[in-house]
Amino acid sequence: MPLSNVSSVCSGRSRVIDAAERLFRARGYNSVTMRDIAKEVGIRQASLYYHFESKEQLFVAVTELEFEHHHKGLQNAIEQQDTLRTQLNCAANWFLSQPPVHLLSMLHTDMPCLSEENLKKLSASSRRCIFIPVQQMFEVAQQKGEIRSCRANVLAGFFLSVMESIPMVISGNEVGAKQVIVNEMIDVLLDGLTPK
Amino acid sequence: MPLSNVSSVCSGRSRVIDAAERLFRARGYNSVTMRDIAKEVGIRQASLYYHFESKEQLFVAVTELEFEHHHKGLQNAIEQQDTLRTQLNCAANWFLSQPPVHLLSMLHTDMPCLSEENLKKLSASSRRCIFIPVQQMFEVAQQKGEIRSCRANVLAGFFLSVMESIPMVISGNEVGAKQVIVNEMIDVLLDGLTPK
DNA sequence: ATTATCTATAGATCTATAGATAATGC
DNA sequence: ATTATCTATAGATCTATAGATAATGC
Repeated sequence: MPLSNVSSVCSGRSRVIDAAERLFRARGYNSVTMRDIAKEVGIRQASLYYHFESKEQLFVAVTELEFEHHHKGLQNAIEQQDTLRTQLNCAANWFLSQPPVHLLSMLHTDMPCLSEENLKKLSASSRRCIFIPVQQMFEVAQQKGEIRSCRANVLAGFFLSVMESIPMVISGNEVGAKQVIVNEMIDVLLDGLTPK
Repeated sequence: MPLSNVSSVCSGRSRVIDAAERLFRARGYNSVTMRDIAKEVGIRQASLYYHFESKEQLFVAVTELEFEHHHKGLQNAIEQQDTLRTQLNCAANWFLSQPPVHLLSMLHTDMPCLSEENLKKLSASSRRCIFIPVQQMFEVAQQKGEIRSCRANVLAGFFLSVMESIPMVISGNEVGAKQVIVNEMIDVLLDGLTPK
């Protein structure tokens, strides 16, 4: 390592992490090879094993960082907001400002390829970083009487799965469309579809 | 072929289709090998190529049948219902009565592995068989003034993505839980969360 | 001496093809 | 003759290891 500090943006290791994150997120664990990642970084495939002991370890490291990133982003997005509506809006904008996580795909297709231990680790991580914070928004709103009683974990799954599907529904439309859809979603969630 | 008619339940071809459907649905295109499928059927891997010219063609055939199956099941589930609420309930129960399609995973992870032509074919098929029928439920309800104005395609994405996430949220719970969650979802969709 | 790369390759798959073989139906 | 399987294998990957090499920092 030539220069300065660990995990700097241009250190070898973090360039590997960046490339791997981009590729794994875009195509999933099984569709990405170590060769693909090496090519993206601009080194030889075998050189990746200097930084990570296996493809699986690389995936786990990359994915935990991704979850942690969303954890911070989410907390930061909602901490100033004091109504559920504005919290949902900020949380939704946070998700839409980032490349999609494809959490459902990860849980369904990628995770089962990992060892039992790593599966547990990533499941716990996705829960702690992404699911729980969203669930808590709903729990708090319920305690404040802002919304009626309804299972908070169902609502969290609700919200997150809709966020995952938005990039698919609009499929390459204008940028503004996302914002409109988010507002429609929140209106439906809070006020329903029945005409007043 | 020893006995009777084409595509009988126990003809070789349809046993291949059954096994392939089960495996592809459970683990996705890339994580399933032709060897896995052959093993499940109880024949040798090379014998699969007597029935299908390639893994990709097998996947496409299997997936189109799956979509078509859901198309029929969906139409059948909602045709007798004359309010949106009961239609949504029946559609939801149809989906939950079947093994999950994992449509989001398919669109994100599996489809991009296919040729341009097959990608188009399956995209169109999923749209026609699954997305459009759900969208139409909302459109009709809107025309009847049953619900207020809101983009029907957004609502369809909404409904479908929530259906996909339900098996993940409850993760191995009691059977009755699904029905409770479906009811909560429909209540939220129609009446919102804001207390009256 | 440590860090970060490289070349070369072992060993394990995976898809797909070629050609043989057994059973059935006419 | 047709149908549905089999064995054997080519050819292409893919992950991971071994060992060489160049550059940097003390």
